[in-house]
Amino acid sequence: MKQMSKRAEIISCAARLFRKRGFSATSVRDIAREMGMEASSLYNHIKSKQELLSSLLLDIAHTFSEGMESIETASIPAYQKLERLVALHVRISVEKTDAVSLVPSEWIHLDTDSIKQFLALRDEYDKTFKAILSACIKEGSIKSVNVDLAAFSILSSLRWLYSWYSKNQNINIVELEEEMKSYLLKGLVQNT
Amino acid sequence: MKQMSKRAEIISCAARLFRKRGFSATSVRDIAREMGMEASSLYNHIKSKQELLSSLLLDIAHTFSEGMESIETASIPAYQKLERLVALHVRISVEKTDAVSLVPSEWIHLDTDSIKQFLALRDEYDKTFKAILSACIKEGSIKSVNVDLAAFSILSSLRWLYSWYSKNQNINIVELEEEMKSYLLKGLVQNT
DNA sequence: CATTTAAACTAACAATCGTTAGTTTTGTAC
DNA sequence: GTACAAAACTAACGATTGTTAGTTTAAATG
Repeated sequence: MKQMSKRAEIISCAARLFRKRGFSATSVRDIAREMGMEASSLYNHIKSKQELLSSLLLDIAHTFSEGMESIETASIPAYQKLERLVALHVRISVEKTDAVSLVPSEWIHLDTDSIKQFLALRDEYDKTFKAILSACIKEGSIKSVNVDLAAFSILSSLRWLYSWYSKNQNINIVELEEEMKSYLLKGLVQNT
Repeated sequence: MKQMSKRAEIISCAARLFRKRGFSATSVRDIAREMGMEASSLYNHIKSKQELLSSLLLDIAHTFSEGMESIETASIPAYQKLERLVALHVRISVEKTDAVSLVPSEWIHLDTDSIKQFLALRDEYDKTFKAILSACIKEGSIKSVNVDLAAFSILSSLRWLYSWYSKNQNINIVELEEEMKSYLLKGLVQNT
């Protein structure tokens, strides 16, 4: 929290409030109060309330995309890519909890331009995820499943992980990773 | 949609709009326009905008709770209860898609009283879910996992299922059930 | 037809919204 | 100390918010 530009402070403050009350129910005056200044003073540092949201969501989307790209291009078996993806979500969820919390629902409040950029990044991410799943099937490391639905199911769990972490910050991160890999990939039933 | 009281029509109309734009970004005038009447006319049928949300969320929460109770009290192995829970989520997600979509995020906009009721139902649901998972471990049908995290992971997937269904309404419901059971319970990896 | 009730309407309210304009204060460089 | 820029302030704008009051229309009952 130290050595943070005032603009960055405002953005991270907005993230916290957007998460707590939602974008639409958070007023510029709410953010200003939390920052200890008048609402109009915020505009010396930001362009608009919309910009706060798009900055947060596009930044976190790029973070995920970059992580995905470095995994995708690695020279490792596809199944190991799946494991690294779980680790990626755990790491980002822990490091940028507030911003991650906005991903599932708050993107609908982006303006037209930002929504296009955001969904483009998200679609690309999903597409690559499915490609990795398909590669796993091809290499024989996972069952021959409905790739679309399996990807959706796994990503649903991973995208909500931030909320689990918020209530259980005492958990060991490596342990969290290992257990998520176990549930999502290996399943629950006993291997007889 | 036929034989629906005007009040019920308004509530289901509100559900659609709340889902599309979020509760806070949906105005009473938006709902009125969709209903083909003036905003003030709505108040002949409803008490407040808040009531629309709490009615939707408490109703869907009760639907889940009732389903859970009938599963919990059934005289069947715990593992079969898990399978029935997946089926329950699939069925409700298909039948009440709009209302289900409000469950993950929009409950934060409930008033103090409703929020207490909603979270009480939700907590009870989670608790029973975990108890069934524990019973599965005891009967030896699943691995000895971290029950809290496993329950969280599975429920995350199930709670987002409505969104998959919305984009893939052509899918066979029984098939959807079977595949979700497969991913969530049996996992992806090949059993060697 | 007359009466009553339910449900629509118009008009307006106080509050709050995001944002802008114009001014004053604060901090830095010469 | 003067000059300049950054960042705070006060005040206000037009628009929109949920809701209420009072009135008119429509439908149902006798």
